[in-house]
Amino acid sequence: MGYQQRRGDTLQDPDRRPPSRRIADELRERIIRGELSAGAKLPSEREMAQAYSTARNTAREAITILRNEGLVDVQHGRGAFVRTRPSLLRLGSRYSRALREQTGLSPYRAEVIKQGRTPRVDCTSIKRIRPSADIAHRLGVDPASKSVIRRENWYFADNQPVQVGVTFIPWTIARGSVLAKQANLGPGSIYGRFEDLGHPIVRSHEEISARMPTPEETRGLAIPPGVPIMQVVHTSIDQHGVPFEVTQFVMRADLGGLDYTIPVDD
Amino acid sequence: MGYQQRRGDTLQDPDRRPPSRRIADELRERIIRGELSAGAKLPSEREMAQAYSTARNTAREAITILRNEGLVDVQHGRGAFVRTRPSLLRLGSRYSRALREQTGLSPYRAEVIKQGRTPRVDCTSIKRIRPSADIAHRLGVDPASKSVIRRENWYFADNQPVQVGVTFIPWTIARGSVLAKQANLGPGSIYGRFEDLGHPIVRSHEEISARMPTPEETRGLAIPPGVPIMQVVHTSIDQHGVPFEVTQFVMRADLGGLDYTIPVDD
DNA sequence: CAGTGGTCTAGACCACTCA
DNA sequence: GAGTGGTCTAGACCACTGT
Repeated sequence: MGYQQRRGDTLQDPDRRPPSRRIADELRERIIRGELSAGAKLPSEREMAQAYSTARNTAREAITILRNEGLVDVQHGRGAFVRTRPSLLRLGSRYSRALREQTGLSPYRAEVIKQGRTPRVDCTSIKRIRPSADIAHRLGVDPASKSVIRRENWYFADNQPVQVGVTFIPWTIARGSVLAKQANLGPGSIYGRFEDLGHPIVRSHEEISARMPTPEETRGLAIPPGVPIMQVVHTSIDQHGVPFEVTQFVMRADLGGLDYTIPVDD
Repeated sequence: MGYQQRRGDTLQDPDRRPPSRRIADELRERIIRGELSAGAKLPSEREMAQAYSTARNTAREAITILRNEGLVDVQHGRGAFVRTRPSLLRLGSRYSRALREQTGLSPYRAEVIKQGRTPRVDCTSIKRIRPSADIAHRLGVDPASKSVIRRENWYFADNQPVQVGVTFIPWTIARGSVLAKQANLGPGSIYGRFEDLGHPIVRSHEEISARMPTPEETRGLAIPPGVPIMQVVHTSIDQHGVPFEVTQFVMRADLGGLDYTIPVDD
């Protein structure tokens, strides 16, 4: 058979939306109104096709639209469900020594525990590498030699991956210290060690952006469709204005957000 | 005809990817390698279908995948093109009086001009309203009466909409001032006026998150598929620790990002 | 006008989930 | 095994862009 029949409307406001959009719009409306609440199961594709007198593919297209908006979560063999919004982990630039000594916990751990979940941080790799031009520039090191240590950390909440952080440290600073070798950095975490080495963090610079994940990120962080990632490039600066560490974070935007409190000078 | 023929592979590593994914992966590879550079036109759907011996819908599905990743830009009647990454506007928390008086420009205008583009900011609406529970809580005002002024601002670069900001100000502060009435706030912009009213900004709190846009945001900001938005809830705090203004920003993540420099106290 | 994407149809088989 | 989503086919007409 041919194309869809136009909706019979010779009046002022013909519904110009194609059926797939119309179905998506109606479902979205019902989700936002709460008629379909979080976790609720949508009608199956075949049911919806029947209900709207369309082909299954058309109903399916409608669901795809909502999926790409991050509104529904489709599970193979089970159905499509209204996505539950987990409360966001509020992370941010929290590097003060007071905080380190007070809680004995990293800001990440503290935040996850606050939400009644179980934190885990895995250091999966420590290598000495040749830095990218960008990293070399940020740290003021030689881009042509193995001038930095690269540490990769994965952050979990209840065993669910939330973010990855890749830290770059000039070899001249890390050489001989635990930073260059050990996964476990001891009390006060990494900033405690930098302080031991004569580089207390006195200023933090953060560049934040958001985009859709690459396929690698989608796999690694188990990111569902319709969920973007936030990317933070963090630079730590010491008392002499010297950048001594750069970390690139990639986090699932549906699980976390960032919080900053910034003093405003004259 | 029936289902796709499996790729003839009785060896160890059969390619388990469905054709649409495989085509998408190959195109993505070519884009990342630079073989298809920014702005380049992809083969048409019909050409790709022919080249891969699939139905047109299958080739189309592959393009849709890349589109949802934000990698390609599809134009009706013209073709699909590798998306150009415009340089990001780096915005952030820049509220110092010095900056206000130095340039005479708002941080937004300064940043857009720096990129050789033409800024425009339109104040499209000023109303006295009853605040949402969230806003009322943040400002410490009555959620049951018209206790706040709401100002809506649209930010453009070369007439392209980049972000929207909705500002809420307690009526008790805005009453009688230009804040409650006028679009144009004069030199030093809005923070100059708050200072005139006895509320210099001494601290800024920002909560940042990212998500896919709602259909309204997609329309209003002309956001292409596969592009998320960043949302910032900004709170200004005065010398007495009193929050005197909340602004909710929504910005296209492909056009802008955020930059923060944060001092770290002991 | 030809060419491109946008959308739909009707039917098919595969892969996963759950009782 | 019944039901659900995942994917594909072959063909169709619509709507937009260009020459």
